[in-house]
Amino acid sequence: MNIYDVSRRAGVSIATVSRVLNGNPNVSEKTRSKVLAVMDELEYTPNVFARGLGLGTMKTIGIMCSDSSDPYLAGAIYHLERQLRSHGYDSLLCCTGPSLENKRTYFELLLSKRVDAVILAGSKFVELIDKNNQYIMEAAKELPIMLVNGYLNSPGIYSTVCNDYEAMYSAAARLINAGRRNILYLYTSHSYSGLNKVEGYKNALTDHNIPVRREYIHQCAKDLNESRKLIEKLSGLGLEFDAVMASDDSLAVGAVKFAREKNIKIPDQLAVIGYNNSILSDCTDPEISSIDTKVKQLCTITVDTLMRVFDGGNVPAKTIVAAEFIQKQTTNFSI
Amino acid sequence: MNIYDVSRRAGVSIATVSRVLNGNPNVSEKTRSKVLAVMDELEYTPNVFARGLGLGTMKTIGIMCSDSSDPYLAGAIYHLERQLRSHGYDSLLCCTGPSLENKRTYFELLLSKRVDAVILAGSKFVELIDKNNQYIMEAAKELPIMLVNGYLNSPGIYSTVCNDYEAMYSAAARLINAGRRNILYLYTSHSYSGLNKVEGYKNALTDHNIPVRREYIHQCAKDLNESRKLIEKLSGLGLEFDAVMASDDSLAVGAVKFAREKNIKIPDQLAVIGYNNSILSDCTDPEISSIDTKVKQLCTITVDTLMRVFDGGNVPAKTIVAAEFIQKQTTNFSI
DNA sequence: TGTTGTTCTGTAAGCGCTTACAATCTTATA
DNA sequence: TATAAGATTGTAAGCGCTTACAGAACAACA
Repeated sequence: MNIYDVSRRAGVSIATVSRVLNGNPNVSEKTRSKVLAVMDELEYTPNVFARGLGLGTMKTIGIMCSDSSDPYLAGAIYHLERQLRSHGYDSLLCCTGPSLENKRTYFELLLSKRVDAVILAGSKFVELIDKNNQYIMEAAKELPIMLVNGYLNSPGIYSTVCNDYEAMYSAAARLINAGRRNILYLYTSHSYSGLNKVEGYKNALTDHNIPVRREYIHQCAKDLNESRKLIEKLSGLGLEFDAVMASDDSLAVGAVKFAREKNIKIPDQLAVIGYNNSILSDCTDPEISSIDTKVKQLCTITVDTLMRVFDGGNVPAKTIVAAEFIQKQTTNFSI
Repeated sequence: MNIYDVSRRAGVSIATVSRVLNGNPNVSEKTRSKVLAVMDELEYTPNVFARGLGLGTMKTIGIMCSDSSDPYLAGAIYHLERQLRSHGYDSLLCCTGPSLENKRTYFELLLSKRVDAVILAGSKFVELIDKNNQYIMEAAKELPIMLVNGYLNSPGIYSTVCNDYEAMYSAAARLINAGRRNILYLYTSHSYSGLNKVEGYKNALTDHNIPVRREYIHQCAKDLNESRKLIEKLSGLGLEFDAVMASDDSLAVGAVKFAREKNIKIPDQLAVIGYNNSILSDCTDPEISSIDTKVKQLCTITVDTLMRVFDGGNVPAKTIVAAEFIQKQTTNFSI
């Protein structure tokens, strides 16, 4: 069942059938409807491979991420996929694994699939040392590269990011204004957004004349138990803190668990602020105040931007989305 | 940069280049290494579209689900993708949206992409009324259809499921043996696995001479607040219960929240059992006992089975994986 | 009716790969 | 040293589609 069968049955040439298939206006209404009728009758489906060969594209976008089961990334992938599909594009998913092993190998595998663009979801993707991103920049000469929640200043690379710096800054300021002075800061990675967040925290302290102390800033695996254990350990070492800020909700959950275990009152004795406003932050009791990073909006903008790049439009290399502080119980100060 | 460039530079015919590309043994070692060297030198990447045209496949599997951001499905998709890739297959993701709107349209879209197989992730996919699955069975004549956590008895359709019935039965029995008699049962959907679960619950009651009462079985949207509100409402109506079983962790979280709000002691006054053992069940305090449905194993088996189908092996239409009860604090009875 | 311009349709040459079959080269054997 | 068998390579015909270009059909106008 191919284009010849249709052309034969409809009594036209394959070129005409192809024109109908591609919505070419140079087909008389009569011919078009006859061809469509035959296609319908024969249940004809064009062969996408042949089409891809001829057109050089199969309207497919590669989506890369580390671990797609992470709540944040899972949301991103869902919205990206739906958004892309609404524009007629398919999504080829590629997960490298939590540690981004073989990141480059997978990236090139995706390119070899002749996708029309690659979306790198999650800020972990872009190395902080420029040299390691060379292959991404190289690829960007051939096809658009979209970063969701990451940034790389290079032609052909487009970023959609959250104002992480401002979000963390004002969240920290909020705690400081509530009288907190010893704010523990936990983060998961040294990614672009990770750095912005910690900078926001630090500057908020500095601007309020609070010294930034090394022992209040710690890296932690993205796991609630790791976080709980780390906080417990720090507390055991005598570190005193009246608030915890985390670069990811899962770490904040650990903080809440720690507090419950030690009978520490939230938020009076310990305030907690998470990040991403994922479902995790609603599971705990008290519910965790968190920063909504507007994943859906981020994804919509990413896809819209990509479509404009395809259309050859003039497109900003970086779009910033405003995060929103979601006030819940862990910062519901009575004062 | 195509196969002709390589053949010219290597001084061989394109057929030979193609043979090297496909690992055909009828190539002398000398020729093979020369061709490989040239490919490397020219950074040649075969055109997948042309290849697809010639071979009739692009080694791509379609993965369909409702909402890929649901923790359970997100995990499944992650494991499926990684597993498929380890076998050299790409994953084309297709999300229909939470309500499975246009399920059939999307399904046929995926088929038109000439994927080598379709994996339907999540038991919601298969309608309970057979007639509505006709199009799936029809498609199964052309390519393998794999169901993850769903079942449909029809040629060409392979299922990997959990022993949901037994898991729920023994979980309920556990509660009964701990003296609970009024067990509230909440479920999200009338899917295949959903039905098995509720049957397990009912039969456990019956086998222990406890009447199955309609007012103890309720459907609820997969959302912790919906669940909390529903339980609150039922309680307000005077329904008495000393345990809650849920077909999904998110509903169990709602139960825990309800209990905390009303100062009901867990597990002494109210026991709670969730399902899927997702991260949600670890976020609450107390942590929720849950049934681990072995997503990773389910996915591994699904992919392995698919590979064996491709190899023409004799493959069981249904593989059952044993779930595991994870004892946590919501059933940590002192007695 | 002949011309010209428009609109529609067909022809044929790709797109880059696979593979059946034919041709050539090796090697082993008599 | 022929020669048959086996190993290796090349030729050419697809795979099913797109599209530049040529050609046909048609309408409008002189």
